[in-house]
Amino acid sequence: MSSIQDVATLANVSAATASRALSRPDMVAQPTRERVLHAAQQLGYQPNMLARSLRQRETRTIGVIVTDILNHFHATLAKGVQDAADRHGYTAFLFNTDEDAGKERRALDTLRGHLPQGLIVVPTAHTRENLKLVPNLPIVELDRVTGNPGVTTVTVDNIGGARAATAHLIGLGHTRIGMIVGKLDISTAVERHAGFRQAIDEAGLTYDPALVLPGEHREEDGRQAALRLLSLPLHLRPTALFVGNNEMTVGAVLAARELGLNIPADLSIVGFDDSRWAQTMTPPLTVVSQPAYELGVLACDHLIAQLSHIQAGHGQSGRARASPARVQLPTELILRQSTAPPVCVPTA
Amino acid sequence: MSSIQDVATLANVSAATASRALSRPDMVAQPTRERVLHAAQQLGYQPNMLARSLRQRETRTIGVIVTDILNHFHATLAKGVQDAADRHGYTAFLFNTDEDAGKERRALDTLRGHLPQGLIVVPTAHTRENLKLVPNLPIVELDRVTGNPGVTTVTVDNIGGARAATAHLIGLGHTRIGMIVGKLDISTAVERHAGFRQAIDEAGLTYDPALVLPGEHREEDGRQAALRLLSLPLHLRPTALFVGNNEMTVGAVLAARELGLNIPADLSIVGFDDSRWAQTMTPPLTVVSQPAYELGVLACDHLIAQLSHIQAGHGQSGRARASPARVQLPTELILRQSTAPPVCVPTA
DNA sequence: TTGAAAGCGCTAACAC
DNA sequence: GTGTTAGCGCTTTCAA
Repeated sequence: MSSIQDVATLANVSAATASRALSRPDMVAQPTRERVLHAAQQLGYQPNMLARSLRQRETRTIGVIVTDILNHFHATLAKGVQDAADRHGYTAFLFNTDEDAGKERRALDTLRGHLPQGLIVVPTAHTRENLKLVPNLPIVELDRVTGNPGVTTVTVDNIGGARAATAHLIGLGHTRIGMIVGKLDISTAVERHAGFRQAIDEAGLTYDPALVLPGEHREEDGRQAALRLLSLPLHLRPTALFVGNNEMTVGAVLAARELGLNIPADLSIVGFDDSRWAQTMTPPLTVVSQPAYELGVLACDHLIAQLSHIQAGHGQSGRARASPARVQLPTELILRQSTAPPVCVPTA
Repeated sequence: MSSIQDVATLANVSAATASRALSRPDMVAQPTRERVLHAAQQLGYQPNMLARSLRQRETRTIGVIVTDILNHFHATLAKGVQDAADRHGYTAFLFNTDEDAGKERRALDTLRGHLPQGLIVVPTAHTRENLKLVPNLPIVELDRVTGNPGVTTVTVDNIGGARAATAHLIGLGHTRIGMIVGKLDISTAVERHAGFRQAIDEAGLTYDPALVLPGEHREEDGRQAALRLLSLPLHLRPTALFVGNNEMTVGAVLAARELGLNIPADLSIVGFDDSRWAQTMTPPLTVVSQPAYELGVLACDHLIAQLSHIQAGHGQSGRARASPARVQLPTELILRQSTAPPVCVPTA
């Protein structure tokens, strides 16, 4: 690995001039510049980012923390962030926490050592506590929020999405609708539940807490919850299910199949978050889809805008800015074949 | 951010001693050590990796380059690598190339600036050329190989997997079997095709090149290829399809559905690489499954073993070692419901 | 066992 | 326009 000193020597200039020729071309005479550029090319020179960052106290690096890289939604978020970072000349370092507090803490510690200039995080229940590890770091919360006041958030209209999904089921004539909701210490789960409830109330139906079961976001949780709901006596059993995330929806569909229930004849299902799987299963699933890639891009754009703002001298610690952005993107209800009117209208 | 000097001052020692107390505890007197540790804790000290790496000329960092992080297989590889790196105290920096030569080049350049100690790469057709950007960097090729001699490779038994899949179809009585193969400048495609051919030959069937169509690994390529194969006149049309990767398999299934073909009655399908989708579609898909996570873990373990070996003084540039490892993991043919005997045995 | 000093590669201040 | 010098935070000689 050749250093800038090697380049300088080869070009017959000082290291300082070589550095300027490469980073501030206009501060150097044309012929000198050319000599340096040529020397650099010849040596295949690549600046040592460690040294540069150390000196400039600026790494042009951001951290990205998602909770499950194997979940297509999160992978898409991460890709959106990375692509956007790339466009801005930043490098994004990706970490994965599996919703685990310890892993999250370790990711933050590792990250901290590499001096990222900002952080994009899909928070968990522990995040608010863990973020104390990186004080004064500009942060964007992605997809979920901790309630941390001074922080920029980029999310989706979970309430609206859940409400639309539920209203759709009600419109079809369903009156006993079950919901499989995520952990209620996570904002998306809370909001989706709120939207569900809102639609129920608006339609003048009575909200039945017995039809709302929690799950830990995993396929098996969805399956168990669905199994329980669908095993209720016929006159109590929901005729439709709204499921709060993609993995649990898989489980719910599997449960319905196990019980020999026909979708949508015996049971309507709406999932949250679209997927390859939802599109190609039989019957294709009605879902609330989210603009995952755009979410990632926006989070990154906002973070980097914030960074340049800080750098420009305005704003102090970044986290204590005047009014942090609250970006919210719409969801879209995609009607497919997993929903239909209930077969036997229950006698009230 | 407090520096080691802050810690040293607080503990009434020199920076050198503070450094030793933290990194080489046994070189420091017990009471001193305790003072330093306490000071560090109190300040929430986290070493600056940039400075440390610069000084030690060792970053404890590796690069990981995959071609499509949105593909579940690749996400799983990446996760395996990251988890393993973590266990070894290394940090893995993940990049995504979308099979694009330019992106790959830029990823390598970025990476290079951060001085990774090794690289794990899922190569593309351009990789062999691009790797010249990082001379003397220990490399492990994952899933696919470039043919680069001195390099460790961690792959799957593609030939065996393809052969088993094809033999299974032949065993069911199929004689006209189509294959949708990936780009033939990629080793996995070549090998899977070889395995396919081998099974055909071993069964004494005649290999018909007209039934083998290439694709660029994307869903739409699989669909187009399947559409063409399945539109052949009845007596030429394949009664079974072996598809060389997961995305293209989706396309092939979609094509069969478009044509109103019943799987497996009218058409048997076997895919390469298992997935959520393959398990839950109707009918569940017979596939050759690959141990993706283990593949990632092994690649990382081997790379890091190699690094310690170099560090221990043996071996020079890493890439020019005596005999690089060639790790190959088995695949597994998972029989589900997408394969059955052909309905009408063709009259030869 | 500890401290002083040097230096990893780079760039920003300051001279000239 | 260009060179000299200093220093980012750390670890590692070398001396004491």
